[in-house]
Amino acid sequence: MGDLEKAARKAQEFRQREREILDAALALFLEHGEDRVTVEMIADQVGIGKGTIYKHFETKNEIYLLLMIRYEEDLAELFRSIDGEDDRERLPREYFSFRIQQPRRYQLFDRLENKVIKEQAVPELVDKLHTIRAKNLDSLVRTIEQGMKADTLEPVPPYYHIALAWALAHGAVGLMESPFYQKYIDDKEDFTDFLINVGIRMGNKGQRGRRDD
Amino acid sequence: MGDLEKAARKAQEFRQREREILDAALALFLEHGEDRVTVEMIADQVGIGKGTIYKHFETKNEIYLLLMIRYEEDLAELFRSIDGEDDRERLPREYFSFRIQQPRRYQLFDRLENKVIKEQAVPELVDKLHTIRAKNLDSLVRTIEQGMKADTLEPVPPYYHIALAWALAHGAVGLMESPFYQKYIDDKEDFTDFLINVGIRMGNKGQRGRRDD
Amino acid sequence: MGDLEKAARKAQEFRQREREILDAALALFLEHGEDRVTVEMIADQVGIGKGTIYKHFETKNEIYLLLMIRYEEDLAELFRSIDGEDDRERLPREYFSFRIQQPRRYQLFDRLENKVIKEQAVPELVDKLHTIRAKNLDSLVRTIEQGMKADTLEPVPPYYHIALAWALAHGAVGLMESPFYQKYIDDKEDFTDFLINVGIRMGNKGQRGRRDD
Amino acid sequence: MGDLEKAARKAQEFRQREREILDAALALFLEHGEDRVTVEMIADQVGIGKGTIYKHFETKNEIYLLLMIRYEEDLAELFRSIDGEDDRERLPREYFSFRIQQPRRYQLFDRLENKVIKEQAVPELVDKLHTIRAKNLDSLVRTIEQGMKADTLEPVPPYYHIALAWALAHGAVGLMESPFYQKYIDDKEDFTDFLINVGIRMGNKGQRGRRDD
DNA sequence: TATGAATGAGGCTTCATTCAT
DNA sequence: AATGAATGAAGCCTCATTCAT
Repeated sequence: MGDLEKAARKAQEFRQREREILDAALALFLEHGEDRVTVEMIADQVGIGKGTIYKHFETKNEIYLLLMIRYEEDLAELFRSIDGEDDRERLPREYFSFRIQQPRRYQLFDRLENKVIKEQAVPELVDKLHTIRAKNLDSLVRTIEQGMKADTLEPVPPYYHIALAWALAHGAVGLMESPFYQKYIDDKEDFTDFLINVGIRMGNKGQRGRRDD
Repeated sequence: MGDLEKAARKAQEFRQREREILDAALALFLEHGEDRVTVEMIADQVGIGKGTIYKHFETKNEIYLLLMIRYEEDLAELFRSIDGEDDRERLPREYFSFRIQQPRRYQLFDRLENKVIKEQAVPELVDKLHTIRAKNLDSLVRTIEQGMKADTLEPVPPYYHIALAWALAHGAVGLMESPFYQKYIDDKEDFTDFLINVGIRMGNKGQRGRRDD
Repeated sequence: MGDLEKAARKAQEFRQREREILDAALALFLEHGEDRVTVEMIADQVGIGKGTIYKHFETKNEIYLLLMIRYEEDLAELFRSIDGEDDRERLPREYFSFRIQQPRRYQLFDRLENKVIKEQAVPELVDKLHTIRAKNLDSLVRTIEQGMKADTLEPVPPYYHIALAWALAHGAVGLMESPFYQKYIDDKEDFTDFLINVGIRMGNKGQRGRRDD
Repeated sequence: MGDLEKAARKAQEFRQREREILDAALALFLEHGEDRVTVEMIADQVGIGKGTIYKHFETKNEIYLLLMIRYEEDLAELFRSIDGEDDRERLPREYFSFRIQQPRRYQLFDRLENKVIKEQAVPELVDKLHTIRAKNLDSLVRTIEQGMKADTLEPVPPYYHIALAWALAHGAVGLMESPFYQKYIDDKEDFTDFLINVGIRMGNKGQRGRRDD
């Protein structure tokens, strides 16, 4: 095996390790809350030394941000895969589903974002995150504008629709994770279904939000 | 002045100080995030010593919970003041407005609740909080059931409607506070109005969620 | 009632309160250990305010010392009441019994003395304590010297005998309070009896320490 | 040097540091009393940072217990080294000497044990301590039982003899450390000798406790 | 590159003592 | 004299980050 090959493999392994760390961190953050998870716990989970983590990431905050970026990139990937389809409802539906599917994860990211911005930490990565997100948003905006041209959506600024959906999604997540309200929801699946339907058609002209029709 | 009177005044002042501490704590939590606010900062803000705080509250967690309870009691007060009115839409509207009006506060409480429950701290107060909240919920449920009898609401379990509204409110809050999405909303007031309307009529039969009609 | 009488009664009540505080303090120290007992707890137990305690005693250390002095004075009282009797064994026996009877109390005082001396607190009271104790010791020494003249005790320095008895008493107390060794003693009374007998005759010439003869 | 060797050396050094911390802690506890010694003082004494202490021990209480266990293990070691010898008096004598030789240390441990048990701290280590001590006790019990078979000891339950010796040792320690009684003892060595002799023969049949015969 | 021991700033909490009423 | 609210020094412990090997 040549040196080049070796170096490539090494780089490969390094990337792989990075992914492992992020995966472990995410899992632990979700399970215990980011405040109760120490860098050492993450290292243990991956089976490496604490110092090694700092070979990959400068600070714990950077881990936070990379997780969030990864999430947003997955969303971008989803959008790319849908792009070009005819079904105009598909994109918002997928967006909505994606976000609502893993409530705790999104909730975590929301918390992290507020925290990281409050501390003004790692501004470059915050910028990167926002750039990706803006692109994703753009996809949505364009879809919505098409919907408005097709005269199926209320003629309000596009972001009203997005924001509405975002709000509902965000809220639905909060609801389903609320230790208190959880008790009141018997059939989670049915309720999720209900929410998604309302969410998607909420901004439609005419019979908005109607379910099962 | 009699001794009784004196004692009463002292008790009064003690209560007052308690309120001051909670107010200061809330203000600081909202401004810097609860993690960046130390007990000492709260004391400084009120202009008292660190130790004094602990004459009023056993732990920082207790401060968290008392703030949340206060909030929920304000809501209860609101419900009481409305009770007995004819306008069936009034209650949900007020609920929705109340929650959406002070986004950061609610968001803070949501974060705190998750944190406090995760740490299993001050369970008696958590119980108290949930009791009050359950009562508030009851008010809503009853109103909604009346709405369903009056055949203006979709015949799904009442909490579907509440949950929906909760979710939207929660989400709207998250949205309006999101450092990222904020940039996209030009006219906050108009948007809030839009959301509130959608929120209230979302679950209506027929022309749900329609605005200005 | 004249002013004098009133003043006298007041003084009387003041003394009484002082005694109450000391009693309460002792009880609490014995139950929870002096470190876990706050001045506030003592005040609550007596049913007075915390500040009042400081009208009677300058510091918590002073309370410690006054308790110890009271104890030593009780011992002096005991010696006085015996003085003049013929039975030469009576004094040591009473001394030994007195100390061994309330193990935890003595242990507490022992702990306190070390603590207070280490901190060099309230030296006047420490002196007072030692003066009283020296007097008590003197009573013992004289009794022992008489025993030696009567040729019933080993002719070693008198304090050897006292110290021996002290040591055994102290040790017996430690033993009976040791959470560990306690498990090994089935019949406490019988064992105490055994100890006391050994203690008294330990220094005798000839058949020393023999039991039941 | 191989990696294995390196790791071994590191582990070795880690152990060594642990010992250093315990030694420093013990020295400080003995000198100032455990309450006046802060974790930071221990760290300073060793010449390390405060946090490092917590890499080795979870709490200050754990340090207390490990010191006590170490002490008890030394005793066990002593017993092991004697085991099998013919001289039946050797074991109790060594036990007695061991305990009486370092009075302040034992006294410290006695205080610590009571404290730690009152706080119900680190129960696993308390158990471990008691297990070791029970084994040590067993050695003594067996020796004593042999003495009774040989008809040289009073036929009371074996633990009476142990307890007696324990009590005397404990008491002797308390005595020699008592800031008050200390003044009365001129020749410490002679007195210790006196005590040890009494201690060992105290329970003998016949001429018990006689010295130099 | 990987490691993990070491660091120390910083947080929460306790409680003896003071002092204005 | 009695009170108890207020104080703040001081202690224990956590953990992100550094750095020598």
